[in-house]
Amino acid sequence: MNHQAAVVTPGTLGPQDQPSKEAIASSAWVLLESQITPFTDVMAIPGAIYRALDAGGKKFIARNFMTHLGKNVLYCRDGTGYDRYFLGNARSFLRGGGTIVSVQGTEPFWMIRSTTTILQAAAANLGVTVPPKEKKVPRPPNAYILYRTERQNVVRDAHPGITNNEISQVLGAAWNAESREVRQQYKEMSEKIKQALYEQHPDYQYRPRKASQKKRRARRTASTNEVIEHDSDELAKPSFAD
DNA sequence: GCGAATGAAAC
DNA sequence: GTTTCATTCGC
Repeated sequence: MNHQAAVVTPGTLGPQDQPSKEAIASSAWVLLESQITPFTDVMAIPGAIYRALDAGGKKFIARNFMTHLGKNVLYCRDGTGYDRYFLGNARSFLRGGGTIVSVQGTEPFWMIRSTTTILQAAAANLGVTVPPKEKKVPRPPNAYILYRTERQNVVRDAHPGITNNEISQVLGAAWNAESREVRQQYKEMSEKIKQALYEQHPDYQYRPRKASQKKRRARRTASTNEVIEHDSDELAKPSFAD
């Protein structure tokens, strides 16, 4: 391989530079496997990781988890508002008032049983594969964001009533205490998710807005920790961020 | 919208 | 070097 490809952009990215689909699947499994316990019958998969997997990768993950469970498994999008997917036996999804909404041609959709919400879910589910408008492509998650997303429920379960800010503090410390190897695994997963995003959205580009097009927001300089208000004319500036 | 963590990417 | 935003969701 060549060792001088330091700059990689969506435009210059050749097929040989893409992580193989197998590599994405195996990296994803390494991360997901760590959440499995003898009591795990449903696995939660962050949306970004799920979307980075191709059909073969999803099969690979499903087969591995099926081996652990000893039961057939299926994927289900979480219909409760989180960007994540579940993998598990169908019976597990039906416990505790849950139900699976399956609209032909779309992925199954899990949610708490309720007539109105099921109808909304059916509509929302159609939107997943047949987006009426082009949605904004979200920024790919970095290694720490993946780490936090994966573990937030563990921390929340262990500390009822904990706030998200406190979860960030706990997992920020945990992240810094992790070994190089563990952090590297999340780093590699974030890189693969990013490359998969470039494949799926060749025109994607990170476009941070200047001084918040929506609402003014006090900033804080790192050096002086001084709160700096926005200039009044900044809001008037038009933005072409999208 | 902000906050709380980290880090990538854009200025 | 500085800012935004990717994750979460109560406030």
